[in-house]
Amino acid sequence: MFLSTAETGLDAKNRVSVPADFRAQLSTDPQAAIYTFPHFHGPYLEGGGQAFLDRYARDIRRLKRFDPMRRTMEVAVLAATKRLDFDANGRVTLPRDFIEHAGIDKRVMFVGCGTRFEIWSAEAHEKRMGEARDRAASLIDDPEMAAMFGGEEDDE
Amino acid sequence: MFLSTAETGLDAKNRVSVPADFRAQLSTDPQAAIYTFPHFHGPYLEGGGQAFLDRYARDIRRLKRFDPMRRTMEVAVLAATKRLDFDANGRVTLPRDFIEHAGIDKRVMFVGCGTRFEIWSAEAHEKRMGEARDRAASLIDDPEMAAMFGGEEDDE
DNA sequence: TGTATTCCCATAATTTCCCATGTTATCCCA
DNA sequence: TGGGATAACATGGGAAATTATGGGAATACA
Repeated sequence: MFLSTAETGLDAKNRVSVPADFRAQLSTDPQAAIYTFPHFHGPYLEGGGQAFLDRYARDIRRLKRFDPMRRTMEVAVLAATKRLDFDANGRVTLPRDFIEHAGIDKRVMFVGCGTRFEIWSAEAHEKRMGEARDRAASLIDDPEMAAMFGGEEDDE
Repeated sequence: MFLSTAETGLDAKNRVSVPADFRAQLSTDPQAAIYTFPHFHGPYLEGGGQAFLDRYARDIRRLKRFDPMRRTMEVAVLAATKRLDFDANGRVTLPRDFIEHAGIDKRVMFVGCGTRFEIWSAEAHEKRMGEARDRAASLIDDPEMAAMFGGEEDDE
């Protein structure tokens, strides 16, 4: 599982070190690589290992061959996804358009989200992180919401 | 699996370089070639390796011999398909009518769609890519669609 | 014999590979 | 528990290999 958040730097050749504990998650993959695409929902990249890609590919393959939805997802996901191979030091090279989509300058954030991870420009991530905290804080003050999230007793 | 999108240029002799990672997918094919046809659904070419062609051929063979649909697909797909052989540098020559069908001027896009790929004029592709993204983004907000795409629990 | 296609080589740009180095984290022993 | 040794990690840059592309010569075709 991809956990935690780590910052690494983009160098002059557009390389970033993938955090070591993320790499460790991928050790059983046939390819020493990550699959990544510029997400259609916001200025960040989404990525993961073989399992991550397979999950998308499987969901797409379930749709009929000429289903318009299938076409849409093929273009929005598969056509956008690139396999980024690790070099000997555990780095990958980010394509120029990926960097632009995520608005990355120098500082890159790897954000673990369980089955997948996100890659953000550090600045954008900090902003977004702060907002999520604020929202979470105000949700707790709403009794209805609080009941919904962690309402029953904690289990031992 | 064909992934990602790459741009190459059409030269004065109507040749295009097939992206190296696409060629790598075809390395086990008996022929160093791609099978391509002008798609009946829009201004682009559809193509792939041996497996891609076989899939179409099999679907057609499953139809009854005098099924009108079979006749139609035989002409629209099999008769339209050409085998394009690689030259020593991994290029293929696009037939003139293929170029016209796809409205290609100079810039050519190879679009990986998993089991197959599409060839577009860069201009047309950019337009269509943007539209697909927008659709995909709005799909996330649609509960019915969201259920289909990653609705159930993630499998571990 | 003119036109178009295929084969071959040259070159420029990009990407990959490899080694060096500073920095941080971990381990071990006093 | 402190501190030094060791290993793991992140980063920088040069060299080599791969890739994309342009054009000439040889071959096939009408």
